[in-house]
Amino acid sequence: MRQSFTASATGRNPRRQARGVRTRDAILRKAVDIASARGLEGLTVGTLAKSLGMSKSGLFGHFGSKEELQLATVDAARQIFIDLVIKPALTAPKGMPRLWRLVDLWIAHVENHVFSGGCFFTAASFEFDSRRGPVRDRIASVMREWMGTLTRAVHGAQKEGHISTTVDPAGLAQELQSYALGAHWATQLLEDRAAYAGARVLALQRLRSFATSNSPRVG
Amino acid sequence: MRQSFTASATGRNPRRQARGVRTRDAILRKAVDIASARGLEGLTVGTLAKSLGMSKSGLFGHFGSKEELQLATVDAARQIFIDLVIKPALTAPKGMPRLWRLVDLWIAHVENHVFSGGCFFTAASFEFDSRRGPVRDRIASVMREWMGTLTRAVHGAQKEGHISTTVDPAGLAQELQSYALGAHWATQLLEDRAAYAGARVLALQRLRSFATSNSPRVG
DNA sequence: CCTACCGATCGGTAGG
DNA sequence: CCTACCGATCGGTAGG
Repeated sequence: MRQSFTASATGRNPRRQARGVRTRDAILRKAVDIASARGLEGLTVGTLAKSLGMSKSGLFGHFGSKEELQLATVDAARQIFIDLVIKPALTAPKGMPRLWRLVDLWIAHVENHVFSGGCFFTAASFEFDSRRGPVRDRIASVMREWMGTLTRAVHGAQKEGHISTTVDPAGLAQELQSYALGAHWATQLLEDRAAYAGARVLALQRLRSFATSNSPRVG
Repeated sequence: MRQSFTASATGRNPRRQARGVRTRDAILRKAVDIASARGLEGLTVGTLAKSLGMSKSGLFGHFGSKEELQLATVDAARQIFIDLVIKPALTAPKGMPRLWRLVDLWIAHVENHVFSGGCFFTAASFEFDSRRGPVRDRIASVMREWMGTLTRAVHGAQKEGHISTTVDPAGLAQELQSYALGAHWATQLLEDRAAYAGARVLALQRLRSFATSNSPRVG
């Protein structure tokens, strides 16, 4: 039976396990960064190993296949997105402020160059949108999770009485997501320096146009 | 000096030249299709040659390098976009109808599966937005050309008195582009079957909200 | 975690 | 347009 270094490290030696996990985490942090710029196919075992000063096979042992490396990279990127966007947004008050925070932090984490290639999931989405298989399915699943979070935030703003109940939550979520995607595209490809600011203004205008008189002012 | 088959065919034999050009066109039509699904890096000389029943080097002679093949593929995709989106939209009356036709046909050409991977330029945009070099520059140039066309269409609708002069043309163009990008994303990755219809409804709502009482009704 | 491999494929070339 | 190559790199394995 195949045994990766990490898998065998789940045994009795906690110090060795800790080191294995730390190495794996370091590999994946680098992997997300490379994949954000070069794509999940452009992320090769050889270049990843060299950039970490490891041997190819030493790195390979943590994953067992290229596909498993890609899946682990998607999971690592998801965790970073949760830590940098979702969790901080949950500290904002329920309703309109929290919804706006989600959009604002989505844009901010790309703007602040958390990864050298911009947004990992935007790149991965368009790279795998015509493929089949577990990697595409994992990316789509994380993005459905994200759209669900955005949609629930719209619904939450309605429950707080901040947004008109005539608004379709999934529709507004898709609209907000489109502004962020469009701004990412215009910034990264066209080098339009006003695109993120423009997307924020547009999103705020739209949110305010749906706001009730009860809603706190955001932005 | 390097001489490609096509280059040498620019000589005195028109029949040979015609055949060379036809072969090249057939190669590029296939290349755009493959690149729309697998990316411009995933487009390899070997797979492209095999899918056309040619030898690698027979195909290679038309271009001289992978980069030249990629550049020619971008140019071929641009011509298809002009033929399927820009030219038909110019048959619509100036002003609001023509602006709406541009957005509608952009969405339609993806919806109608002109290419197996959806929109070539959307895929190419996100694949190359973190790279440098002539291929990225060519993609960005075509997309700036497209945004210029959209922006001029907004401006034209203002000149016809169909859209309020308080609207920023480049801003509205970016907004419309975002709806199309977002719909492409939701359709191709999330398999959201309502996304294109939703983008059309949203774009129409926004256009009507900026419309003067002079404007013909579109959609 | 390493060295030392494997077959397949990559972009590209020589020579016809 | 072809066959027959080239070195480099791909994902992956054997054995320690």
